[in-house]
Amino acid sequence: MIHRASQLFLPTLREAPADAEAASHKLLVRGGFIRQVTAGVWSFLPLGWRVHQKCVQIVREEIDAIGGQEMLMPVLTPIELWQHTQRDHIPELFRLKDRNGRDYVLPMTHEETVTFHARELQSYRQLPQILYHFSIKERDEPRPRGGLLRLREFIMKDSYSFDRDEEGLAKSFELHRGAYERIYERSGIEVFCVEAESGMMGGSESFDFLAPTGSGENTLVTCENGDFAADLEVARSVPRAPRSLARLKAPAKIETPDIKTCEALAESLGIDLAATSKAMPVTKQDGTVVLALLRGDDRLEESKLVTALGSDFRPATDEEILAAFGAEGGSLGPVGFVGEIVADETLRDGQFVAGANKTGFHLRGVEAGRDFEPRFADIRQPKEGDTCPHCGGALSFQTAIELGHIFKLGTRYSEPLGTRFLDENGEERPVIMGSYGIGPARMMAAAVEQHHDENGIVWPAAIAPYDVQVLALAGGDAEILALADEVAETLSAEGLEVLLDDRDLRHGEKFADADLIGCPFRIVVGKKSLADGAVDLRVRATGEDERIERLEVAKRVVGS
RNA sequence: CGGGACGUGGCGCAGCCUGGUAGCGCACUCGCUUUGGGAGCGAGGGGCCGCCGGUUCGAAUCCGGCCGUCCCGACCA
Repeated sequence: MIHRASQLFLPTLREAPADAEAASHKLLVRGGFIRQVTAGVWSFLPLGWRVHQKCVQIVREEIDAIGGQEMLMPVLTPIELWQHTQRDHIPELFRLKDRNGRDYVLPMTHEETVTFHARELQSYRQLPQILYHFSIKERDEPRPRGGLLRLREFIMKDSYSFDRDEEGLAKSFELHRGAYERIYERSGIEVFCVEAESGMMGGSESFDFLAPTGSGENTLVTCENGDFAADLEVARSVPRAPRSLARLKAPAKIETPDIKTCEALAESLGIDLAATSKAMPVTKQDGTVVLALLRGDDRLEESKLVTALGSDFRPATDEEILAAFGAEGGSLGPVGFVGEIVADETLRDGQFVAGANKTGFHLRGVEAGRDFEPRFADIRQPKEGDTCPHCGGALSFQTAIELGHIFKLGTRYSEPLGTRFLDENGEERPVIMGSYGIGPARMMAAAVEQHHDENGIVWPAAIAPYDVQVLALAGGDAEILALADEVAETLSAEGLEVLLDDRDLRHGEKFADADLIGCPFRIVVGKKSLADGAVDLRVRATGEDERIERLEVAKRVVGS
């Protein structure tokens, strides 16, 4: 297959748009792969669509290989389905009405629709099943950004497994996990499979596939010894030990006027910041005020607290704080507080300084279990300097993109939508489901983030828009043009996809575009090598040049 | 939703402070020269200056409102 650059819609740019930050954003726009239509909504130009479709095909092959059955479900969806699962009020959900005033949603994922169809699975004999499709998802994200990194409209492969029991679900889940590992492996993208939060999907267990990148929205925590990887939001880690204080038999009140922060407290007392405590009063959805208690040098990990509380929460207001503690922020503590206290595990042992619940006073020698009764939970955010919970190795923190997410849903959707089957005993039971998402556009973005240099993209071979670019440095010379054509034909005959740059441009521009577009191989046909019937082959990734007899070059490319 | 910035030809920007009817680089078209890493000369084409309103003889420029886009945060698969 040969495409001639002179006839393609291939608008490359010398400069990146001013608002682009991420490398993938800049390079995909400059290379003529994508263009923005409005915030978070992008078109794939022909070159970008080729890459996208290669990602899609890899995903398709791997999901087919685990028994997935491809189908297609619509974007336009009656809101009733979402009302059944009570997801109709998610803020990110796009809604619209038809001319008769009937309500619809544009789905952000297709659990409702697929579960609706799965009502036709009525017997255990028909299970298990894996159904999937590639379709457009719509999410009214508050802040789309970074080109393809975070979109409001995007194509996702979402598959759904239907099993009769948890054991079956575990199998379907493992099949997907394996398929995902192979997808990223084939695509040349480095990912870490980590435990994740289930968020708005509901369900019991989920894994994220995080690709470390220069830009992104997640933070990947990994151990130097390779035995631990997690998303920051759920990562456990071991903080350094505090320099402990002399033990007191009972809390001792000390006057601390004008001290509002743990840092100021530690400094004025001349003690370790880690020997202080941070009181964070929060209000749950039902209106109760709960005290979250952390070590003074730690930050609260909100998603962990949500899990611990089993409820969303917001910071308590000043009025709520005064009513619940009888003191102002800055002097709050667990001792004497009547209400639920969730203390971080770091406060289980030893003594620390805490607010006295009297404005301008703190208590020394506060001890959990003796002076107050908390519920312990891991609610701190890991930080630089913490160590691995498995081996004590050093942890590193990297920006990452979430490339895929797999969930055990259980009966979260089958129950409300009435998707049940009969087992051998004639008993009716809800189908046990899993859902598994992966975004080809994010695969593209991650691949670019991980594989580029100052001149442009260095596509992994499996998802490059073309296998090889042939540059005809003709300058109007018909002989060279014809020769480039012939070279392209021999490559094509070997089954390679060829981009023939036959445009009447400066040589420098062709080189620059070739580097930018980033196909694995570049073959230059020009005067320099014409005399001896050779061409110049360059490997994009290494920059290695090689002069090769022109009839041999196809074999050389295929062979590597 | 909070904070900040920006909106002038396809892209990148200047002009705005101090009002007088729009300019630069790249790209594009034509001609000649040139050609292994973004050429040179010459001649051209292309702009509702985000939108609406106000001030003024006159608004890209001043004032008000709105919209859009980006960044940081909040939020979020």
